[in-house]
Amino acid sequence: MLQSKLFYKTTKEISEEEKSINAQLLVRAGFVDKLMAGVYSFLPLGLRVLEKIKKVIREEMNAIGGQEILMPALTPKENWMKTGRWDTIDVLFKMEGSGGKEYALGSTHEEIVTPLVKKMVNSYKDLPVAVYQIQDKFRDEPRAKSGLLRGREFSMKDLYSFHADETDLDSYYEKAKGAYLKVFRRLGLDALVVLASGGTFSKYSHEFQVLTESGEDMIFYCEKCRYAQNKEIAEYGAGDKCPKCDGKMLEGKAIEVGNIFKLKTKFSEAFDLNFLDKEGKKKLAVMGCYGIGPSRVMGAIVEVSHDERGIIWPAEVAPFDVHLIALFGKDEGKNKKIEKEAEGLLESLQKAGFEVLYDDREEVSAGVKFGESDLFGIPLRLVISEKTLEKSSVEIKERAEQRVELVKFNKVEKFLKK
RNA sequence: CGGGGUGUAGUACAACGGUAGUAUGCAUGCUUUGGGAGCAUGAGACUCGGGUUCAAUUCCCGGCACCCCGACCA
Repeated sequence: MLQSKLFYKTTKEISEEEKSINAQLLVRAGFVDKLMAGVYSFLPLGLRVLEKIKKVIREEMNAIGGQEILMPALTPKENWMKTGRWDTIDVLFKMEGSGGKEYALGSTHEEIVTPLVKKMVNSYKDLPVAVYQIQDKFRDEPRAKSGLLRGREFSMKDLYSFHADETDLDSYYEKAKGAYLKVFRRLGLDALVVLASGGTFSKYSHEFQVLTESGEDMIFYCEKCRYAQNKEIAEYGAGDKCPKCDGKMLEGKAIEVGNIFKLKTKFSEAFDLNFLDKEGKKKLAVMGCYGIGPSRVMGAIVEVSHDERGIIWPAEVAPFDVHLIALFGKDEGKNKKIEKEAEGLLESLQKAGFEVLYDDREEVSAGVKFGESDLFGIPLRLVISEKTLEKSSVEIKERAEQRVELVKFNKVEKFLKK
């Protein structure tokens, strides 16, 4: 990708009003644009990151047998009336169409997925089954805030699993928990599994929480074994002994990046989702649901991975692998050479499978280029200039490190591969 | 939804009851090129409604939007 053609704009300054780090950096770097509180456009750089997060999630959901589908965001009132949630979910965006027909924008999809799965399940042989989607959810939050962390429209991966009995749900639930931990590890997030309230469905659920000052949840976690509980259900305070080991419980703020629930039969009852077991008896399917918010995850990564100059993306989610920068001088002849070397390097890197953003702009000063590069947070920065050209080399720097290395042109690929 | 704060050029800020200023970005020209360059010229703004006043961007009331705290967050 040529930076001269990239649809973006960076800024040095941002309003003092914008306190949230993720909103500041993502807006300044031109990854997202705010349309209104809690509603953002994803620009090319931001969209690339979002898609990479989704890719990791897809891979891990597929690995535990999840099948991707896409349900409508526009949903009919009737389905919500069946579960009584038309009136109890107060963040539901409701609207009226022609003829007075009422709809809601999906804030969660149990009301849609349950009747859908009912059409496919008649026998115990049809179970278990797990389907998921990645879609924008709509919630009329009374207070959207903190950039991508709490939005009114936000990206959500929601997986729903259906089982013949609770034992099977329990074992799948554990599998899903493992898959979630893999997802967050790959995304560069150190997520704690936190025991939390189960809402109206069951006594407990599990949240995946990332410790950071900008979090809005308060959790207690063991410094030793990482056992953790959300403060809303915790029966002890900071400094108390861990119930699982001899460690001490610490208190901390955290961002919830995922949540898994055992729904049991609440929705299968409402929609009469039953099947015939081996004895030919009618039974209700047992359900679980599992959510991760990719857009919130993106915000959370920025919150925990940045410095005073900008974002530092973990390799799996960076918009590009390499930021190749050409620095031009006043000598036309040398500039031609710089351009030729840079373009050659770009081509060979791309052939080798690297995604490269190439800063090919001639009229832009070195300071601006470096400043933007730091702000973008691409893991590797390669610079070609008059200086490096003299040594037939390219300068390589990792975003997260201070160290700079000069590497000969013909050895760059090999250097990057390791 | 309760409390607090803020609304002025594309962006970030300032001032002011009477003619709105700075920086940056943008356009043009020249100079410049390893950490957000310099000079010159140019285009570019008072959130909406009501009130007070000879006169309101400025003061008062209300709406709306945004930010923060709290409540809420199947």
